[in-house]
Amino acid sequence: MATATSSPYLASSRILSGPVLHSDRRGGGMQPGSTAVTTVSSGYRGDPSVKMVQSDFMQGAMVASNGGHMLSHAHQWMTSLPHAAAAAAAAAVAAVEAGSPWPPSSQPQEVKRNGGREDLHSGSALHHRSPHLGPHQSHPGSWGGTSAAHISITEGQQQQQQQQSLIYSQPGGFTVNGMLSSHAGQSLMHPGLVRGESPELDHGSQHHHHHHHNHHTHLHQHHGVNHEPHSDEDTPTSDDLEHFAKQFKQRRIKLGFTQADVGLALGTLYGNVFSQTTICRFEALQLSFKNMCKLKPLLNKWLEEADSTTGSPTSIDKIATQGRKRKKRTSIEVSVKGALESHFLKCPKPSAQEINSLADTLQLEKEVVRVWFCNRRQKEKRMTPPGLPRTPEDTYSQVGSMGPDTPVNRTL
DNA sequence: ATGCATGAGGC
DNA sequence: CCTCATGCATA
Repeated sequence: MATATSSPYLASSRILSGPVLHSDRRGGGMQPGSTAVTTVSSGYRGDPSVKMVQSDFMQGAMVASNGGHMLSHAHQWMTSLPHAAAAAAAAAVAAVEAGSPWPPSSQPQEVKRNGGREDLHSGSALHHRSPHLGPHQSHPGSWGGTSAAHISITEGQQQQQQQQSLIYSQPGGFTVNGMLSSHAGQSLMHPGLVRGESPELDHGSQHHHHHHHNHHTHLHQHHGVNHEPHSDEDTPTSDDLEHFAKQFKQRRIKLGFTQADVGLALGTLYGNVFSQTTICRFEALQLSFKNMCKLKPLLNKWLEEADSTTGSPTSIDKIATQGRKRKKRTSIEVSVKGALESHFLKCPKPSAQEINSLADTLQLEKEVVRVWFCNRRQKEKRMTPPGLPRTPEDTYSQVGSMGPDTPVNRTL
């Protein structure tokens, strides 16, 4: 590749500076012989010796990321029952309340925005559909169970909740450009991987005991204010989210929009742009409960718009996405990943010291290791259970105006 | 669709 | 340094 990366770190504030200097964070430079291959050797750190040498440290443990048999088996997320999807809808409400990763009616999730309307509709800003059709992409995202599960977040969790990321209203910079960036055509799916993990984060205790079969049969009665299960007003339940996500995807596809299109449209409509990644994760329910709740109203609005404005010409704008150059994605070898996973099972929250050791052993930058753990923990908190055996059927219940040959393609 | 990364907000 | 929300780059 042409390493035209002259400026490794393009900070909006330092683009002017000729010499690009990147302050090394911990001074812990990487040594030649890292197991991780930083795709680019432009010089994120100083010496990106791209070489993958010996990587035989302790990874012998388990290289199986999925077929593995992690001891602790899951429990969380849901116990999918072979029931018709629609069936459980009702029961779910109660069930879910019993115990779900994300409290359907607890947790101070402030999905609320300002009381007024922050979404200034610049006229009817909607985007036009993509010039092509044939979007087929799907994923086993269904976390299938309507019957809930109970996950015991048995931790003294010092979980701090914070909510940031508010709406950054765009100063009406509307650049009318037609989006025709839809591309569709990915045909890569990983087989249904079934892996169990132990979400029992016992930050501190090394021994993990997985005995989480506590059925919290406590029902949280909602205050006098009743909330419709399908109102965008109140906090949706996990089931609502699941259903919505499913529907959303279905509609989106039917309308011929790609996930990226939606993300952009949201930006033009509300000033909040989202990437394909986020839309994807939303559809796959791979976001935190809170995050899902926050996005639902927005996506719902888009749906309405897209629906009503069926094929109306519109302008979409692209906000200036000033970019900061990223450190090239480090690709960690499978063996190393295995080793990391092993450690993660033992200790999800290693101390700085531990991280250092690991980094040293695996010959990875400390930062990389640290980040790996952070990401790992986040993953653990997501909704979508890792590779849930989704039922081929039930994936889509309502097909609106589709012919017999419903192009409902999932899994591809 | 996902892996690694960045950053804001908190302790 | 962590958590959380997000996304570029990738496989």
